[in-house]
Amino acid sequence: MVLYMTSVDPQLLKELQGRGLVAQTTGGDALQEYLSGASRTLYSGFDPTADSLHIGHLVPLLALKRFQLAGHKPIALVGGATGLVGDPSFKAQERKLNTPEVVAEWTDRLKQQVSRFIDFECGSISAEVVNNLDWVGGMSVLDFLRDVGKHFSINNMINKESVKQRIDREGEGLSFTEFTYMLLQSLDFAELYQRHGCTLQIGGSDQWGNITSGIDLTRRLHGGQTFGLTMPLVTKADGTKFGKTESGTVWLDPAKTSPYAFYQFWLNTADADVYRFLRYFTFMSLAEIEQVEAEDREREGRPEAQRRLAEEMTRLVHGESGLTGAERITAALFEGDFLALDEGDLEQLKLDGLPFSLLERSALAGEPLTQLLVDAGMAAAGKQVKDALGREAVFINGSPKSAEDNMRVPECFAPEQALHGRFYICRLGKKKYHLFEVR
RNA sequence: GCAGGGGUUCCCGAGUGGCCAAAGGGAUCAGACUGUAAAUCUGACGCGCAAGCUUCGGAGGUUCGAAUCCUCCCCCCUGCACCA
Repeated sequence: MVLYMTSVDPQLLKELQGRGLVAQTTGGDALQEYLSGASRTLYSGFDPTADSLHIGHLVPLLALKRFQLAGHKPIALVGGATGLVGDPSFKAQERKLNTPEVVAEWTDRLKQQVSRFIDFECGSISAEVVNNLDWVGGMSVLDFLRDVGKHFSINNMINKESVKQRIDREGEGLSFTEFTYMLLQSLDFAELYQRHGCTLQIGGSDQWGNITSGIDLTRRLHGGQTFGLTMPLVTKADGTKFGKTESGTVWLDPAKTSPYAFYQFWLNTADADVYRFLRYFTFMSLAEIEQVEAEDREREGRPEAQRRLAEEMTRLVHGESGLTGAERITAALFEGDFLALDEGDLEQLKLDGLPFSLLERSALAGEPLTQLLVDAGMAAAGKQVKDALGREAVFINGSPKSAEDNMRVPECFAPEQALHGRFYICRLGKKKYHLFEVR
């Protein structure tokens, strides 16, 4: 019997702290004791504010996995209800509401995404995915106001740091709708406590206020003791926002951010951030990360850490095949001579997710190169391409193009210049590549 | 509803009749230097290859000429009132 008892890793909390993943906890030492005592159930919420999660969601998502690996049962809550309302925490302004249909669709997609990261087939600690619309959707306003609202003090709520700036700030307001968000999230915790015996909520540090109020509500409604743990929001040393590139958010959905782009994102991590990110995001042991760091210090020049980070993260999110593809493209473009690639290689790069466009030769004449590259997504505006042309920063199959070539697109894509009769690799600047096929 | 304040290009924020496609900062892109870093310097940064076109909450109006003045409307903020 005892053989099948799930054993928990008593070092979990220490490990998380060592990784810098703990911002705040409730209960102090009691939490450490609680987590090492037995297998517990915990949850983290993800609101459907888009049709995919992005890398900002990885910290709590992977934390669920870390807890599961340590012997606890994770629940991923997808906010079909809370997504309809919008969390005001630390948001500078009121957000526009999405329609119920849209939110419902996004909820389904997030459910699927989230499911890839946690294990559903491991006995008593198998993960679950729940939707808070299941219990909020059918609740009447009056029940909500009497049973939930009654336990909240406005005096208390308006003093929460998370909404303070919205209340204090000139020019921005806070609607009742968003103000109510905290009650919904608190109710989630209380419900999960009752339904699943969930006693710990984790989230980003912006969720502290929502989590603690959920703990209060659970105690008031059900008399249960629960805990909260928040993780730091990922910041960058240079102060710019984490998770954005020029083309926008880095999504987990390969259809929105290709594994190659995803790989490149991590590869471009600043030195000042990279070891911290290895600890935040990967499952490499702390000892191993330290070793990488030590070796990088010894070696002159380029650190190995970024490559490791990119490798680990791409494998984690896009699997072994996604990683292989990303590495193939990277090697072809940045390390090798892509002019020497054979036809099969080029076809493979296309499949691997190298940005690609198919052009008709007959349509080339008369169109400026600027327009062509903007359409291909290589630049946001023609001006940028023009600027690059003026600096000899645009290359097609290795040959530099100048401002005079702008209106000579057919010559730029001359048949005799093509690789294997139809391929052209265009480079803009040092990092942006695009594969064109002209037929 | 009343009174007062306000809505400027991705963000912050100057600009109160021509010199404004609109200062400055941030973000972003490109170049140099590098390691597909950082820092720094340089250039770009409404759209357009260009001629040119379109902007300053919206619609009208005054004027040779408006982001700037007038009218109406919409939205936000602050206070008061309303909450029988």
